[in-house]
Amino acid sequence: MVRGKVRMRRIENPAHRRVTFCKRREGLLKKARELSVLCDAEVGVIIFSSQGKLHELATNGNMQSLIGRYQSDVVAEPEILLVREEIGHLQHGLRSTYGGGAGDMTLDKLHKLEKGLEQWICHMRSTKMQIMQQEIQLLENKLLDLAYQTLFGRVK
Amino acid sequence: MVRGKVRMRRIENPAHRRVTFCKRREGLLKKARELSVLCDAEVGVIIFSSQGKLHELATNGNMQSLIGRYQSDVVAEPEILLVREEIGHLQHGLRSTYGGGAGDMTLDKLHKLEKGLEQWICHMRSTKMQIMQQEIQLLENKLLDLAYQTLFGRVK
DNA sequence: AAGTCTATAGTTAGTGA
DNA sequence: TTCACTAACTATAGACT
Repeated sequence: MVRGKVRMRRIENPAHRRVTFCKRREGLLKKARELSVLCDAEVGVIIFSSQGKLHELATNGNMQSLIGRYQSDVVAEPEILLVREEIGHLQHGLRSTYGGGAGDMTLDKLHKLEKGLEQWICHMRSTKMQIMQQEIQLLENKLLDLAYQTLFGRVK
Repeated sequence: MVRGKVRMRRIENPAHRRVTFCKRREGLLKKARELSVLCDAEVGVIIFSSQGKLHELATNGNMQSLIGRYQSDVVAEPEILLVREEIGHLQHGLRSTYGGGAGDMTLDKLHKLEKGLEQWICHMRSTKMQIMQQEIQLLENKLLDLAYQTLFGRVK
């Protein structure tokens, strides 16, 4: 951005690239903190350098809880649309049967709704389980590599 | 940052706060994309506005895989230090027993190591399961709230 | 590798439409 | 609300240490 504008493509010189990475990474994290403070937002930033090193910021101080909030928003959103549709159908059926609003639902109908919701929750559980199984596999591979290197390769 | 520098604290006027949020959010995401392209880095940004709306960027196009990579780095790191220590002890014991390097380990010793690693993997599994149970609980609460609102509250 | 300097590119707060 | 404008800031590339 200075003394000749920057072409927006990968910096080929590795030394230049590392220096720029350090400077811009700090700039990005600063901007993230400012956004959080000024606008009362919660911000999380995850950066993996080209060498694979992790840098992170969670403005609430806890990336895990931010990820949890993210997961419950994002993973849930398509599911929730479907559940909303499902509930709409239920509601419609009830209205045409009883001619009233949902206010006069019987305990029985509520139980049916509960069953429907339980099915969706099962579905979400298995989706999340799949994601987690993948993560656990990564972790296992990492550990086995580490054990192999430590025992048979060069000592760290 | 213009016409009188900004105090770095929460903007009280909600209209100003929203406008600044929009502008700075775009600025932040642009910087994140630039960092990724220029420095060949992988960057993820998660933003929750003060109204709770989610905005996100994953420079590889897949936040789930980025989070998976993050989890296997961060959640794994303290565990890996312990495993490394464990392996160190094993190795030390073997060396004093046989007077050799690790190169002459017997199949039996490898099996013992495997058992040790399996225990660590179990430990990590339960840790991750706990995190996931919390997420699922959030999801269930969200769904139940939605069902309640749709049936008994104002229609969305 | 990591810090300082500085001119200039880039960002944005306040304004008006 | 969401543009567009632009003055006045900030971020940073390149140079030097």
